[in-house]
Amino acid sequence: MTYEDFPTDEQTVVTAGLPYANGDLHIGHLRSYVNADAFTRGLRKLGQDAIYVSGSDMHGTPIAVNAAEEGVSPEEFALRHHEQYEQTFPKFNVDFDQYGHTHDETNTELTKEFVRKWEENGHVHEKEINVAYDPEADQWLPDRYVEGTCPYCGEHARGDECDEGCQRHLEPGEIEDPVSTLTGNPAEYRVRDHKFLRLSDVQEHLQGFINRLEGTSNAQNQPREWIEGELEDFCITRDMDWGIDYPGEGSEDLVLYVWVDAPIEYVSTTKQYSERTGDFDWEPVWKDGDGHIVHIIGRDIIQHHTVYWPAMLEAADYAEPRAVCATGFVNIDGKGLSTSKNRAIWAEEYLDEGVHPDLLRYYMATASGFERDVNFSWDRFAERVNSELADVVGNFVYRALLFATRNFDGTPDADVSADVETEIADAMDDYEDALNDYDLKSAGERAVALARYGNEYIQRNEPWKLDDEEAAPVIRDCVQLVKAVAVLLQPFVPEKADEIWAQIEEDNSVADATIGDCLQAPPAAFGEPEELFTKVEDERVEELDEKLQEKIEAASSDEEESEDVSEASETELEPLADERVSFEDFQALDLRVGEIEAAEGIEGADDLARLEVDIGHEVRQIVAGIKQLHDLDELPGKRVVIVANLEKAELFGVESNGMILAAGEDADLLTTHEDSEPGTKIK
RNA sequence: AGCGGGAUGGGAUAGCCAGGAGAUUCCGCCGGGCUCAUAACCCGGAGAUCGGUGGUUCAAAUCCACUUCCCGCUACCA
Repeated sequence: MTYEDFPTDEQTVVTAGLPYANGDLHIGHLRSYVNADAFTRGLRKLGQDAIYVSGSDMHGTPIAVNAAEEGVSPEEFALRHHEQYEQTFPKFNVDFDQYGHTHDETNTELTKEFVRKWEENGHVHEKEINVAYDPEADQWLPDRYVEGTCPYCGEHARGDECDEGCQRHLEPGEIEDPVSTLTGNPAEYRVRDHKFLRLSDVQEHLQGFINRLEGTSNAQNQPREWIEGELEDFCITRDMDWGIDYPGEGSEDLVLYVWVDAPIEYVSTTKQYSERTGDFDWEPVWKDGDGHIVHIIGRDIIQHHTVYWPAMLEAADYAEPRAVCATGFVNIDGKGLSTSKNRAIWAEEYLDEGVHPDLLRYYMATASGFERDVNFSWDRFAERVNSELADVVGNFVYRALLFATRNFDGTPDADVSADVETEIADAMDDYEDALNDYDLKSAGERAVALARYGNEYIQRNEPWKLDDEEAAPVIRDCVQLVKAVAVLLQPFVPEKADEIWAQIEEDNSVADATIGDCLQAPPAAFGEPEELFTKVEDERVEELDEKLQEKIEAASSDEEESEDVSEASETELEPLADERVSFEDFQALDLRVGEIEAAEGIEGADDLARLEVDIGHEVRQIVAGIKQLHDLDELPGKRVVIVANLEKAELFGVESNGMILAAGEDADLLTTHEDSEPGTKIK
């Protein structure tokens, strides 16, 4: 494309999406951080000067809400998670060159600088908007402090996002029928001045940017719809205490929206790294475009990194990212990961099981394409790491080095054959190409393929049948292959690569080796190796899987129990309506006895079922929200009461022609006492 | 229905953007070899008309149109 291939002479900063300091890390998070870490290490293997930075995302409404629930300050709450993240990442060999958090001084100052620059450049304007206000709590209600109805699709939604319906980002003031989440009372809208970044100012830039952007195709395609269309202004302030104060007069009671200061942390950590080490220039990279910026994120925050963030950068005269790589999600046993249902493997849990972190790293980087969802099951995990890492890599390294030490006390004195040299050189080329395509799977598998070649090679030459003089060149080749495998595999399994490096008694760190070292001679003398990988045995897999299933079941029964409790306490009867209707009004309802003939769930809907109901004159199709509440197979034959003249509606694309009457939250279906025929009028 | 993603030998996965030889690799299966090595490794074999239909093309898993089916979207989950 428009960019020079890696390695380049300029410096590169790789970032991972900021973890939100609001909960524990699980393997879903780990996928991003491991991949970004491996990618950075991979770039270094090519000889690229690259650093890897990220930080904890400390601000925002959810943290304020959750901290309040716990009765601690938001800062204390967020810092606690931040510290936990800092401790956890190294355990997975995720080594940030700099890891900060958005509440520190560097980020606070730099964020204010961004805003001042936007103002200077004339991209900020003030606009009166409606902000939800809780009169009882005497408080503004930003984002998730308010819930209501989505103006676009009519679903129940949170203040900042239509989470249950159309998934749109909602600007303040958009949500209808606002209700305070603090008190449960209806909120009122009050007019309030807020600051907006005018995205339309940089629309043209964004349109060019998206065409220059490298990375995964989902990141390149998903935002097109927005960027090509009319860009709405981005509200950058909130009525809250927790956050970075808006710099400027008359706005002291406003803080910046969390998505303003969060991505700026990428710059802040780069700056901190530069200042701490003195061997990186953050300004040329971030301000002048004299360098490369690669963002690695989860696919849920593509919009922020391909629309808002590049707009923020451009509006402040900063450089644009070279690439955005968005990973797919991680599924557990084929189903979506869910923290609330405890369908998750937590980082701590994995470590407690004593399975080597490098195994997870390899699996996460190579189990599927970067932007594809990856399915995690212990079964699949074990199959892959056992056969590829233990059987192919581990076995080759061990047999080759053992042979070398037993017969030659190290690397035999011989030249590397042309065949092996070519094979290694090919692997180096493929590896470089893969990384330039942001294709970690190919890069990782290429390293394993080299070990597989080693197994073929040793098998084909059968050095055990040769005398030492004849075997020497063969083993020389094998040791070279071992060294090359260690170098190429290091970004994926850094600790294990260290072990190989130690086994062949190399002096320098394998982390500092580049792919060029694949063809450099290994030390002449080294001692007997040890087995590199321990397999995850079948019994262990069963055990791990059982634990996981039990955990998920326990969580779902807990949930049911707690739901039961909450429902029990809510069984207060609704108050009787005061207003009376006339007999005529009542007569306007055409109520009929019906008999259900067929019932089936509507695909894609959680609660809706499609019913066919015989009402004497005809069979009606009626949609009812009872999928969860009744066994659909048992409904045919049941007699029900329906409203026959209700206006038609379309739900999930299915027409509903009438309404089934049911009592209460459990949808207890109304029926007749005797056996009136279908179609009988009810009066 | 909307948004996003998918459909490739028994299972899993690559290739699709930049159409072209035998469609990749892993697991499993069948047969053989080796015994230096973690019951591992190596060789050979069976097994896919690449969801369907139509189109473009000398040529389509790959491009276009239509279509069927599947998955995620009650969580702050990357």
